[in-house]
Amino acid sequence: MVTIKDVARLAGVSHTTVSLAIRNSSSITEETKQKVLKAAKQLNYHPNYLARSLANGKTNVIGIVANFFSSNFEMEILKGVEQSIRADESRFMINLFTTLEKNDQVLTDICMGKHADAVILLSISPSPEVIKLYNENHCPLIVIDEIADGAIEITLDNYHGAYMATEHLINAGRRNLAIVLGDGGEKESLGLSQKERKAGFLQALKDHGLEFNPRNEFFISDYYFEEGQVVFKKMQRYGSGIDGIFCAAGDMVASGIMLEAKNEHVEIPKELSIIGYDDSVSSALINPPLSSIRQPLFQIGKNAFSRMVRLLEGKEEYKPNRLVYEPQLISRASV
Amino acid sequence: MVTIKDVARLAGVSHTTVSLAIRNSSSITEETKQKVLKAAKQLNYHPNYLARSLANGKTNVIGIVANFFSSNFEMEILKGVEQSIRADESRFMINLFTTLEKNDQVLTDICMGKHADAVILLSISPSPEVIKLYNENHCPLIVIDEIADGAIEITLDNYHGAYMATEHLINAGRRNLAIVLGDGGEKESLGLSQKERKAGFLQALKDHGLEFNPRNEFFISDYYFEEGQVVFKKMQRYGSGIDGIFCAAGDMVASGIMLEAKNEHVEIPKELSIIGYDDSVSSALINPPLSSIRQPLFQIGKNAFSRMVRLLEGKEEYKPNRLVYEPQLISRASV
DNA sequence: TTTATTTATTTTCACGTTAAAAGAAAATCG
DNA sequence: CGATTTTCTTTTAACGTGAAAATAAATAAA
Repeated sequence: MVTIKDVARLAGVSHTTVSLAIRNSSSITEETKQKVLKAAKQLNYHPNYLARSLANGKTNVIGIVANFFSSNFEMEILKGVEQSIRADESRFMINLFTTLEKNDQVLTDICMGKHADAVILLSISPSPEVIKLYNENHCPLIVIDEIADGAIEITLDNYHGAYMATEHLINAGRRNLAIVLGDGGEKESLGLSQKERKAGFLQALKDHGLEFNPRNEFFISDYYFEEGQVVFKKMQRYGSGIDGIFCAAGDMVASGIMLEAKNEHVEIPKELSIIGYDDSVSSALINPPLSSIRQPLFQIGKNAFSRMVRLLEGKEEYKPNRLVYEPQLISRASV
Repeated sequence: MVTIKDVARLAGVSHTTVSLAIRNSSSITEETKQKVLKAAKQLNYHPNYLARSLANGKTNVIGIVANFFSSNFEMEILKGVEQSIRADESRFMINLFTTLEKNDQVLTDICMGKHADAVILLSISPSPEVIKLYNENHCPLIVIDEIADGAIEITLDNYHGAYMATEHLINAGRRNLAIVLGDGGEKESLGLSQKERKAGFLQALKDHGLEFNPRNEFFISDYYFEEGQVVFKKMQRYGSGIDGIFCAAGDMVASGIMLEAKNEHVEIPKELSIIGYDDSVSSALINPPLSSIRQPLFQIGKNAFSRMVRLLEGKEEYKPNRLVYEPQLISRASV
């Protein structure tokens, strides 16, 4: 292991001079700098990230925390972040953390354990204690798709999205609507966005003078295609006269429902209308094309990252605020 | 910032005792351990990851390195890795690195700069010097989808996959085949997998006594849907009598081609057959369903991670070898 | 010139932890 | 009961860097 001291010895200077030269400090002669860089190259020296971060208190890591990185939602945001890094040739690195349902513990550890300089949360709601901790430690916290008083919130108007989706079904003449919600594995304990979607759904029904039959509420735990197939079977067995489905759990699940419907010779949209959420790339291509609610996830990922960088570089002042992105109804043949 | 010494003071022991207690060492009385843990909890102590790693030489980080994290390929592998972490409740963390086309520099830095204990490379070929460096530093290196003598290689039989795909088109009576390749942005400098797919394609043509018209070779730089649309336009302008397309660049691009074909009223598969690569979830759902070559990417991600963990925990000995996964032809209506 | 100022470099120390060696206390043995 | 081993705890020394203070050298000002 070659250290800064080895370079110093070879170049005939002190280790601090090497440190300064490597970091391209202006308080060093061009001549010595070249001498140092030459020695560093000769020894194939690379600064030890751990030692450096320990000494100067900065990790150059942005943590991204989620319950899982499996669905379109996380992946699109991740893509946006990653694209931003590449575009900027950013020095910041990405660290992925999954919480395993121990949100507060993981979040506290990231901050106090010096795992990251800043954290982006995906669909995770930090406790007030955690938010306080982050503020005290000047660790910027951006919370996407959840409530977090005292942090920077980037939310999506799920209520409105769901309302639009439901209205879309109603306008197509559907009266017996079902809703499919994702509870992230914890039996019927919904995340904020799913709750809001349900609220928007119910409100739209009410505003149009329609009743909701509780038998027509279904849950899935993983946001996979296969779950949709399972749900459709459940609908046939336990549901009641369903003629329209709002799949708040997303397009992937909706696609699964559609495939199973096709297998069972239920015609879409003739007998059954369906609308998803998230507008996956594939939704425009499937047969029939799936109506959906589009959310600017890629954009949100890009923004969250570049904003984080500005905060860390002091170009933007950290203060809690909320940015709401509006979803957009994409009407296609499935309704 | 509360440190191990603060805990020591409160518990009335030395800082080393705290360290041992926190790490659940057996050489410590249950009584002192409880005393220490109580003090730690009271102060909300969390070990500093940087200091710990610097002192013991382990980062508990597995680096995943790619040119970009945008296409289905990286995302599926990432999902597999992430699922593995969750399933094991693993202490290992994931760090994502993009190379910005400076592969060797980034890889050297990850290893020598102590960014990670082990590295998984996606479609990146490390130089012999880098491989030597990793071996010398006992940093396990798993290379997926590329050649790397001296490292652990997990490869996909792209040659065979392409051969099957091409034969599939030929068996459907197609004679004037086109190929669409992804060059990752560097003009016409293909990665290994794309090269192999091209080789398999050409060999299949040859074995069936067919000629390949070089005008029917097309390139895309990003593996996006939109690129497919662009490529289809190019085909119409510059291509020559194409009746079948092997889209080695993957299903997303193939889907783009299909949409544009539909817009231009070219009927698939009547006038034009097409087969993709990677078998995205959506491929079964689009209209017409897209033939494709399925690769066990999720599985590969899971395996790469769990193998890495075994290597790091000394449960498996590190020795260079190669594991080849066989692709599978998924025949659908697009051909 | 002499002093003050700026520039370039070095010395010393701190970052928070683990490892290794040393020490003290308790338990075991002959 | 003294000697030896075992168990538990502490002291000391890294790990490799950056920050701050101190020094030396060069330049400018008086």
